[in-house]
Amino acid sequence: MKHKAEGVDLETSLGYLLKEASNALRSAMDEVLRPLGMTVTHYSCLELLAQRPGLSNSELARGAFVTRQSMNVLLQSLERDGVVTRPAEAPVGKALPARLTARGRQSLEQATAAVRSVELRMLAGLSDDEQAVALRVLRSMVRSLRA
Amino acid sequence: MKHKAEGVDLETSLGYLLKEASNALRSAMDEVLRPLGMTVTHYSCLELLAQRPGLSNSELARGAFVTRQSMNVLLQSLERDGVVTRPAEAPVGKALPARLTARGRQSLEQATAAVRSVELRMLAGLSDDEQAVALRVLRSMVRSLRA
DNA sequence: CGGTCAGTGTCAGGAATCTGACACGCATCA
DNA sequence: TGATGCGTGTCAGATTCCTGACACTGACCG
Repeated sequence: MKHKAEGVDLETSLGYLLKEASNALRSAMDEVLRPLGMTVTHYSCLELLAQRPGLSNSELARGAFVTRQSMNVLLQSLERDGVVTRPAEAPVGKALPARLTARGRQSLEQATAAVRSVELRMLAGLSDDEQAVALRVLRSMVRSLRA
Repeated sequence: MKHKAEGVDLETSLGYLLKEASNALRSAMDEVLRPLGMTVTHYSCLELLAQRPGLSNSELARGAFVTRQSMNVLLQSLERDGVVTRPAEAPVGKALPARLTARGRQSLEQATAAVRSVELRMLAGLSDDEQAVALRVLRSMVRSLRA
């Protein structure tokens, strides 16, 4: 179909652009993670566990922006594949603290390299100043929206 | 569970923050659109049609970041509700140009008001300068990621 | 002590979305 | 003319993800 009537004011909307950028990032990450047999949520889970060992299923779910139920099925498969470990019984309450195995850390290493290349491409052509402003603006948006 | 070990470097990652902001925006929009019986995709479709009348199903799908199949089921329900119209036969090729009805414009008007309040809240506390930089940065990111 | 509340893990069930595939129309070019 | 490529609408199947609900634990407070 023909290209026509481009951009009335959608390209001027921060909201729309936010969605567009987020979508482009997700697509790009999916693309580089697929050869590794990973999804974005999959990778997010591993990255979260690497940075904060002992996170519970619910906490991982919030961090990866999915429901506890979805994260749970993911964790079960990760546990089955020997990538993460959870104790059989909760040390306190009902929360089961998850941890990466050696194999998990290795798996994450590959994924991190792939994702880093995407992030570098995304930030290409942006000055440190611009990145800093973008960081501040995004943080402010999140805070304001949650209010 | 207890609050602990906050922010190793997730909060410093533009990628994660992008996802977080996009998610917060979507949640906030969902919340104000639900009383109107609308979803975000629903609203996006109407907004797209208002700004660019005659868009085809596939074009709407790309604009709303869903598949043609998903957009088609939405369009069918919108057509059934008398919110949009499509000709019975394609004037050219196979693409059916969709248009808002009077009722559709009225429906959109309510939604726009609701969404505008969210966008205002999101941008609260941000200078025009910061918004301009954010706009430029996001555009650059999208362009780089698509390359 | 007894009550409520918040947070968690888990079990179905269902809704939304995507993947895969096919036929058709138009444009381009040999 | 015919052939290839691209975009589109549409059908069916499968997957993913979420909504709703239940039981349990620990913390707080009357």
